[in-house]
Formats: sequence, C-alpha cells, structure tokens
Amino acid sequence: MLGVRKIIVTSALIYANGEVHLGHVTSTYLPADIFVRFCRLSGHDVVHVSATDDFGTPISIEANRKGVKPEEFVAFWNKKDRKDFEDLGISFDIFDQTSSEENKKLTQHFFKKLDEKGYIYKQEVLQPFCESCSRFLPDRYIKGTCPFEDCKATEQYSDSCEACGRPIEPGAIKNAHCAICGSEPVKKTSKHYFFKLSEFSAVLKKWLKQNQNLQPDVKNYVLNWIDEGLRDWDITRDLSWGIPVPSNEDREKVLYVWFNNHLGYISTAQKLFAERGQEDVVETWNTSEIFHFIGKDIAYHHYLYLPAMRMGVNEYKLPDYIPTRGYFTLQGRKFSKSREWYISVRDFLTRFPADYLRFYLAVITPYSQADVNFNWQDFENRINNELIANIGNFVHRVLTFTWSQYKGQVPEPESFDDLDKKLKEEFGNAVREAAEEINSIELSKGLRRILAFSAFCNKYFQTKAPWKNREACNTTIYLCVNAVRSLAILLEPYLPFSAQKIWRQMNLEGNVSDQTWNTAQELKVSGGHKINRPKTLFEKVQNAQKQ
RNA sequence: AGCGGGGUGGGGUAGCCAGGUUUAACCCGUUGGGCUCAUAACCCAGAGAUCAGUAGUUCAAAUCUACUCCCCGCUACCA
Repeated sequence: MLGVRKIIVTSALIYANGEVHLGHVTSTYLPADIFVRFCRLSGHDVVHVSATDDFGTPISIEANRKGVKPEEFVAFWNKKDRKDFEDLGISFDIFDQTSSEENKKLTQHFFKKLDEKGYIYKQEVLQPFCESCSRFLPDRYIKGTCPFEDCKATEQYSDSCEACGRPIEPGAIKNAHCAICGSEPVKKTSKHYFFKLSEFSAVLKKWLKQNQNLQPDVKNYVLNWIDEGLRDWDITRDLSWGIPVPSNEDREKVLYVWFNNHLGYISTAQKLFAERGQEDVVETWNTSEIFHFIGKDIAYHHYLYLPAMRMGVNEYKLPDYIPTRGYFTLQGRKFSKSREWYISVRDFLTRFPADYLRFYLAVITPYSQADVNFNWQDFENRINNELIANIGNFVHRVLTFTWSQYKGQVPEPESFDDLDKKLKEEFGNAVREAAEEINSIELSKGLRRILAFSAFCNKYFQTKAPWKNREACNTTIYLCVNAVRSLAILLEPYLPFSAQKIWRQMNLEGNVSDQTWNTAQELKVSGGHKINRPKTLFEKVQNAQKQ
C-alpha cells in the first residue's frame, strides 16, 4: 500500500444567488465527495474545500431588488446551500464564502504581486452604461432584437439569441435596452485593469502538454484557444459589490469575480489549516496534491486563467488534477431554470432519499466531458433493478436468513470448498479493482465494479442454496455476512447513508465511515457475532416521472 | 460559423487513447427453465448488432487515417 497522501480537493464554487440543482451535483459535488470519502477510507490526509461565490453583478442587482444588503443576500444562500449539501451527504471539511476576509486579503495580495511583476496594465474601455440605473451594463443586462435578418426575435440577451441559437457580436443587437429598467443605454468610457494573459500562452501550453493527469479531450479544447491567440483579460468592474482594487485612486472599482473566486480555493483551504493549528499554510498547500473538480462550462477559467495567475504570482502550486465533467440534461433537453426544466436538490429530496440520487448520478456520469442525461424512467429502472434488486436484495436476504435461521448469531465457518474460496478471492479483487477505478477518478466504473461484486455474491448465495443445503450452510452464511460488511465499506463513498444503515443492522462497532477500505477484503465478522433485527434497506421507486 | 464530444442488438450504455486475449460486454425489455432465503426479488439457458456511411492503412479494425451524414455541447466584456 502507498504511503499517506496529502490531498486537497476543491469543488467549484456555487454562485450565491440560487439553490443547488442536479447539474451542480452531477458534474462537481458528487464526484468530489465520492473521491474524498474514498480517500478518507484509504487513510489519506484529505480535505474537501468549497465556498459560495459571493460577488458580481447578478447578486448585486438581485439583492438590490429584494431590498437587502448583498452581504445578507449571500449569507442567506450560503446557509441554504450548505444545508442542501449536508442533506445530500456532501462532506465538506469547510464551506466558506468568497466574501471572507481571508479571500479579500489573498485576492488583493495576488493583484499586488501581479502588478509588481508587470502583468497588469490600465486601459480605457468604452462600455454601455444605463443612466437611470447609473450602472455599466454587461452583455447579459442588455436586451434587444436579434440582428440576424432571418430571425429578428425580440427580447433577446445581447450576447446570444435563444431563438436561433447564434451568438451575437457585442454591440450588434438592435433596439438595445437595459434589462433592468428598459431605458436605452449610452456609451461611456471607464479605465479598467487588464491582466496580461497573452504573455502566458507559451508557458500555459507547456504546462498543459506536460501534465499527464489532465483529461486529453479537455486539454485539446483549451489548447485550441491558445492557438487562436489569448486575449488579455479585463479584471475590474465598475461596481460596489466586490473586492476593491488595492489602489488609492480606484476605490470604486472592484475585481472581477473570476479574478477572485478561484482564489477562494486557496484562501478557504488555508483558513481550515489555520483553524487546525498548522503553522505554514502556504507550505501545506504546496506539498499537497491539488484536485479541482469542475463542470466543463468553467473549463477555460480553470485551465487558463487560474494557472496563469498562479504562475504569475509563483507562490502557490498549480493543480495536479482538474476533473471535468459534462453538461446536465433532463429527459434529453437542456436544463433551464427560467424555462422550468429543472430539478433542485431540495425538490428531489422531498421525494426520494439522497442515496438514490447519489447512486443514479454516480452510475451514469462518466469521467469525461460527455453530457449526462437524467431520465426519470431510467432512474426508476436503475434504482429498482440495480440498487435494490442487486445490492438491497443481497444484503436483505443474508441478514434476514441469519436472523431467522440463526437467531441473529453469525455461524462459525466450517471447511471451504472451491466456490467458497473463489468468493473469498472476489473480496480481494473487488476491493483492489474498485480502488483502482476510484483512484483514477473513474467513479462510475468503480461503482459498477462494486455492483459486479454484489452480483457475484447473489450468484454464490443462489448456487449454495443454504435454505436446503444444510451441511454447507454455516460457511455460506458466515461468508455472506462478511460480504455484506465489505459491501458497506465499499459503498460508503457512494451511499454513505445506506452504508451506515447496513453497519447498524449488522451491529458493528463505530461508524462505517471510520473504517479502512482495505479491511473490506478481510473476514472481520467472526462466528458468534450477533446482528440486529434486519429491516428493509430501500423502498422501491414507483411513478418517478409523475411530477 | 469555429471548436470539442458523440453515433454500438428494441431502449440506455461500456469497450475505442496503448488494433488481435470479444464467440462484441453490462442494465432494462423479451423467450424458456429453475429456486423459494429474499422487496414478483434471485439463478440458469436462449433469441436479438455485418459496432452511422464510404474509401483507405494492416496479416488483423467497433478500435487507426480521410471524407460524408446526423445528434449534443461550448465560444472569454453572465456565472
């Protein structure tokens, strides 16, 4: 076994203006959590870090509309999101906010360092400005008529037309008006700070090509951007809600959210380390393996801006892994909150247990940027046929058999025949092979491997027929009870709630999450151990689609 | 439009990067049988795919190359 690894896992920051939905969970939080839980079971020194992304125009406007301070607005969402994650079993070691003092400090530090090194310059830009709102308007805050002759759809955002699906050049929209108040914007100049992203083209390219841990398909995608020529990056906004530019002359400007939010990974991790009494938090970051779990919509930020900024400052190591997963579709159609084609975590949890969502998403989400489709019928089928009929059934038949035939007392094993030995071997194979998959972040394959182990156990039980084959019965049940214990450990990363339920039904010491992965290949439950009265683990799903 | 990903039995997917160990795997559905410990669950056997199309490379291609058709996603001044 490898030595103890020091690992920092971050989940992409959720924007603090809305609830957690299945898209967030699928691409980012669930994969990260499964990986983290597995690392904990493997005895590694791992932390799971995330936060809400608090700043930016949409939050500022929403808070204003609701008549609350942005601070209160984001605190509200932080609390709500935190609860959603908790109920889903997403186990953060810290879930903070990018508006924290720590992040302000680190962000300003980054700005100053980059400025000192000559990577930042000022330039005037001409931007749409709404006089009645007295606000500069990003593309998303200007609406108008699609400029394409064959479309001319009205009330479209100025960056792309939803009706014909084409992107719109900045300034090309017709009948432009402010999306908030409807008045016509004027052009106004403003001095902005720019980060010389273009200067990093060569080093970024080298880093991307050298890092063998990055997914090749995402890498190609990003390398293409570099080949087309990187543009320097406007890193300031004329807005009050944000981290102020650390310069006396521009107090009313703030740093763009994408300049500061990913620094929240570092600042939040360091906050945790400091709380735990570690002296050198920079050193801790730099001696850890860094994993940033993201969805592909933010691939550019994590593969280009983030590394470029770290390279520029040269104090914090770059990510080792950036596991990137695809877009989420519901019944084959794009997820969309505004079109009410959307499922929030909260909605889901009012109907089904968290583990059902974790199981289904884990089994259908590949380690690639391929899109993931959520289908209610498929959900129902997989829960009933794969989770319940395979795992649930095996656990239940073994425990009820032990309860009724042995009064709950695990029998002492007798001699092992070939099939018994083969099952014993399977314990080791499953533990080793599932670990290999999860270590490679192939979480879907890892779960399938565990399902295969459970299927093997069902076959074993069936072939052994302990209900009539009395001579071999003791050994069979002894091995099966042990297989159930092993399954509980193997499933813990995926189904933490159910794994713990199994643990309790088996009347085992402590919590399943405190066990060690590798002990799942051993026969730790000895003859004479008394289990608790078994109860049905899972309820079948019916009419999942009925909304 | 550019770029990225994908098209595998009735449905949904794996395999493709490192071509032969595949009689193309898995789940559902379907046909027949078994079992009755178990939530009509479990087990066994079978039917069903020339792996989008065309042309190549090769002793050998679902896997490599080129082109064509179709589907999906992304495109920095929202996040």
